[in-house]
Amino acid sequence: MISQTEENYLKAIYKINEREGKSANTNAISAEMNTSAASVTDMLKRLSKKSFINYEKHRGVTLTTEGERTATALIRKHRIWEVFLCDKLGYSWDECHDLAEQLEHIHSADLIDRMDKFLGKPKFDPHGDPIPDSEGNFTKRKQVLLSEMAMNEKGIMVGVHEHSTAFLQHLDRVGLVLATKVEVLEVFEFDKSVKIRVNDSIELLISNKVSENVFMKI
Amino acid sequence: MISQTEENYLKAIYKINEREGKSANTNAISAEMNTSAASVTDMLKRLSKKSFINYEKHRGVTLTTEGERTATALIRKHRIWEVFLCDKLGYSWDECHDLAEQLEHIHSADLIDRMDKFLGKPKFDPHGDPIPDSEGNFTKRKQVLLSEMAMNEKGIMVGVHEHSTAFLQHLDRVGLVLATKVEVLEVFEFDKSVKIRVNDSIELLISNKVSENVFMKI
DNA sequence: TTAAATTTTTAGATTAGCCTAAAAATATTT
DNA sequence: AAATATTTTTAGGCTAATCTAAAAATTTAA
Repeated sequence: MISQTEENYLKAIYKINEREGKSANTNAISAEMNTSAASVTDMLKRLSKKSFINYEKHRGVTLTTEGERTATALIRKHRIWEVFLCDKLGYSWDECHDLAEQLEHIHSADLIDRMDKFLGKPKFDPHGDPIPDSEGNFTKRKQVLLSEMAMNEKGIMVGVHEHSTAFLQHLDRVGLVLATKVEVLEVFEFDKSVKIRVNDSIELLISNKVSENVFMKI
Repeated sequence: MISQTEENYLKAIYKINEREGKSANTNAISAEMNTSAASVTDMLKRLSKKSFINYEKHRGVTLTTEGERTATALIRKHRIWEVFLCDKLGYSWDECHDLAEQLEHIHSADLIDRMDKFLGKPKFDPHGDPIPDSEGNFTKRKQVLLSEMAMNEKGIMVGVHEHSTAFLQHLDRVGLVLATKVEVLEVFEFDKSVKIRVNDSIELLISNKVSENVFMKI
């Protein structure tokens, strides 16, 4: 049986592999997990012995097929629970994450398949992130960053890159949430800010820090 | 922060206190938890230091106010999750227990209050056991055992005493489930078996082993 | 009211997961 | 190519939760 801690390490390694596009090194994992590098080394040995990761001293690690299967199953669980918390219990997209961090560790593939069905087999979570199916396949998002859109281009807000509570609450406040209709009115070269029209009504000036963390379907 | 293990010990002590009507002794706890008596002693010291139990060597233990508050909160969570699993996800009453054992350890009072509301604030779980409110108050069941009912008495099946999978599946098979209408037709002194009519139609002969584990509202 | 049986606790180990400090390996500069 | 800096691992320790075996306390029985 895999422990919650082991599961969290696998998720961290998966995330780093994704983000950096290469094997995860000890320090990156210790930063992600908020543990010491020494603890990470201990855990890497354990995960390697259990065949979840490919590990050689000083080389950084990647997930084995089994490790990746486990990590994507966790992501599936996390995102399905997030949909439940938001759609059924009325949590906001910044509140649901921490609870999903707990709920993703409930051990039952059947439970999550029933939840999936109960929720209408959603393809994306409340942040617009894709939910892998039970085989671990993601629906690939065809999307661009808001910062990459040209003048007069139109699109729908489908997700965020940055997931911090502060950022999500900021988006809520300015009125830029999932499924919002956006038209780019002007791009200011000076500070890379963009003027947009939201849902065919309000005009907003969006900073580059925000626009490069918002995914749009065009 | 209380650990899952500590929570499980508190539940075990609560259950024994209830069942025996007196302080729980070491062996009873070790039987309930499937651990050695030595482990129990270790844990009793820990729980005592954290003020969850009243403990003196060789004396058996009872819960403090705080311990009882924690135990009833766990029971509340367990039973609310069971209602969700059965009502919303279609689990049967013998399947929902093990999953609820995991789910009851999710730390969030707010989550469980929202679940409660989402489920329509149920007063009883799928086994007919009362769900304590957020202050820990149970709706008392006014009920008798089927084995205590007299000839020609009528009632509604409201719960079970024994909770084993085997017993619950047996009840399912014979067609004696929650909310079933029951009329006692005859009581046989010889083996204490009872003949009953179920939902005004089928007649069944019920053994004493079964009838003394089924609660009826009369 | 002792002796025997039972219950409970102590003693001493083990494993998972964590730590700090120091050593070793690898990478980067000069 | 050395010297320096960074990264990673080892060494040694800690706590929670478990165990077995033995000792101590309590209860039951003769």
